[in-house]
Amino acid sequence: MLSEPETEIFDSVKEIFSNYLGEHGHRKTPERFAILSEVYSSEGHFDIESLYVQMKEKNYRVSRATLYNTIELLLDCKLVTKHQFGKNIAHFERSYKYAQHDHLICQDCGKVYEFCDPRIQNIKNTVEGLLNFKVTNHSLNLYGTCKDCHSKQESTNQPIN
Amino acid sequence: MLSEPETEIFDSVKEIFSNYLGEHGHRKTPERFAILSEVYSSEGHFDIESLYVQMKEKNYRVSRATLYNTIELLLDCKLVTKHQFGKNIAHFERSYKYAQHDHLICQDCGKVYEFCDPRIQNIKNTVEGLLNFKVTNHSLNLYGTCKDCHSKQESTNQPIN
DNA sequence: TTCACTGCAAACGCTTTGCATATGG
DNA sequence: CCATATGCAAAGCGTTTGCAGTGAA
Repeated sequence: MLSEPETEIFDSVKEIFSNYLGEHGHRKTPERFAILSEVYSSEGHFDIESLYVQMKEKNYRVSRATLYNTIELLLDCKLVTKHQFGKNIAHFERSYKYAQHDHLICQDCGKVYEFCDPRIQNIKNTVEGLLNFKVTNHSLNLYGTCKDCHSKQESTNQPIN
Repeated sequence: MLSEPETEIFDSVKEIFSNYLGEHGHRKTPERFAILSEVYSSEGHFDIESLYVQMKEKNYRVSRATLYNTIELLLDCKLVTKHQFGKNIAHFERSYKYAQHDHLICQDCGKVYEFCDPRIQNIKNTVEGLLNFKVTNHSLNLYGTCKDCHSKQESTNQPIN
């Protein structure tokens, strides 16, 4: 069962998506809203394949093609953001009412952490002025070893992965 | 013909690579040095396919498998860095005596610009302390519209790409 | 001599595309 | 109605792997 704020959020994103589809002449199909719902049913990162499996397990009849297509729409209306964490696989994340943040990727266990630092905004502003470049978005990933893997390495020296 | 500083640089990286191979029990094959030479023959970004084509055009007998294998070694000994600019294709860049920098990617024309900002180091330091995470490297990409495309859009509103 | 390295081609995994069918407007 | 969206399967494309032959040590 969804908690109150979650329902509230879902109502909002549904409306945003609905408006977006209307304004851009896209059809409001049940599949698109089912995918939006699935994306907003949990908080973490996901990739297309896991979303596909997740929906199949719930007996949704959905195809990968539609997932890719719909994610593209969700990216366009800013309800989802896309990340590449160094591998050739796209990761996605719901972004409505989710504070702007960046990522720490542990190269031993693959876990992804989040952090915020206002100084990134200063960097963007400086670069915009300096190079006359209009910055629309950014991606900052820090790679290294998280505290869990750091302590494990001290005893076993075995990467987990 | 190579200019003086270029030759100097190539002598240095050849030695670094040679030492690295020796210390790690890897063989010093002519292919590996040919690839290193090719990588250090120009300054910009490249991907595996263009490196392959470039070497084929010079009548090197080289395979993609060896390119991937050798790039892995060059990454390991820090003579090359790897980037993902939002697409599912890896970009590489020689990194010896090349100042640490980050990238601006124009989403209209695909051009990649470079910039430096010392504040990124401060962010890394803060996050390391805050989350007890050992940061080994980072990737900061700013996406947007470069000045060339910005002015072109004003007249034609046509993305180039 | 030996075994890591090579080239080649096939396999792999994520993503895109083609096409017949279904359906929102 | 019919243009857009869908599911499915095949194709694309960057990357990885398997294997027989090669050559560095």
